[in-house]
Amino acid sequence: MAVTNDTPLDAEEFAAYLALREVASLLEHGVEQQLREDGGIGGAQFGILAQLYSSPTGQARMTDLADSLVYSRSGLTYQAGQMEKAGLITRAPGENDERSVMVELTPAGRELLERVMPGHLEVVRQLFFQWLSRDDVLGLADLMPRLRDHMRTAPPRSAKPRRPGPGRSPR
Amino acid sequence: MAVTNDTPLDAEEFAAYLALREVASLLEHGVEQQLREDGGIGGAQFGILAQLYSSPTGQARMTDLADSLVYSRSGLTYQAGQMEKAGLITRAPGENDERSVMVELTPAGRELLERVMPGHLEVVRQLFFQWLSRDDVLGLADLMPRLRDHMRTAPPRSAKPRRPGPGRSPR
DNA sequence: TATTGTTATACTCTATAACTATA
DNA sequence: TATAGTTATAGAGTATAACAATA
Repeated sequence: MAVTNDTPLDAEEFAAYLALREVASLLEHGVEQQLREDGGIGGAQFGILAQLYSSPTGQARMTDLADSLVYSRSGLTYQAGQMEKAGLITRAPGENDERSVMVELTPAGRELLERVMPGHLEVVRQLFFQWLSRDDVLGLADLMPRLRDHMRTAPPRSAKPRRPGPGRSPR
Repeated sequence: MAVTNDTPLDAEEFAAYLALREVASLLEHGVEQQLREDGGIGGAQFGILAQLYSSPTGQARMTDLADSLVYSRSGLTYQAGQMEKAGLITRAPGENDERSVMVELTPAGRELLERVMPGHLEVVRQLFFQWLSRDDVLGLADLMPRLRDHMRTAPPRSAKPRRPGPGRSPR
């Protein structure tokens, strides 16, 4: 397991990483603003809506949503509570497993997503894809899902290098 | 130039976008955790430290920091306050312009960044670059900075299409 | 007047820990 | 015992608007 510290990022990689941070930040800001203005929701709720929408049944389990959206369960409960109050989703106990809660998209929720989506795509396109060549897009479309799968699989946070003990008495 | 709504994202682009969202989220979480554990700082303060560190003088103006980090000025003031309290930076009025405030990295701040950086790079590598081919990295290194520059230049939020009214009768 | 930065404030979000209920 | 979810809570972070000072 060569999960050691022997190959640090080179300057090129680091520059790419910093630029990625900035791009992600800019994109997130733009998107957040559009969602807020056009639909009165934030990125978290948008993610939930999109997740449910893309499900054949329009349903999903709380825990699965939390996992796929990188949320704590309590955090998801909070958002789900807001969304239920707003009439965007319903929550009902699972049929097979009484412990679980199935979240379901309401017509209003579906409608909201459909109403917000055009502007959302527009922003993403203007802010992001507008600047990409066809090849860029193909590259991303190939890379990102692959990358996501890897990251999902990777050890969440094991082997945490305590400190690459170079200097022994820091300070 | 055709900043209209005539070319929505296709399925491929949208999938890439969703995956990008997820990747960014996973990466952010991992990074945030490492920074918090190893340095007691969050991504925002890390960004500030990195920005100052990469400056030849170790200094920067408040507003410039806020802009480059996509923050409101009050938000930056808050972070700067925390960091000053922690001894990571100092704030002093600008020499040329008395209105401005120059933020400067202290030795402790520099030391913190240097202490945190190895683990940070390690996480980024394990979480992200580990899965990329050499070509992937080159592609990103080429694309991301370019993309960032475009996004910085793009109209911050003008021409906000009230709703895809491409026709001449916007309702 | 315009710009820079801070303050006051209010609010959103998020996570941790304790708890309930089901498997 | 292990899993699913909620609740209580507490804290970090963020933005808006009003304000003070300088250009």
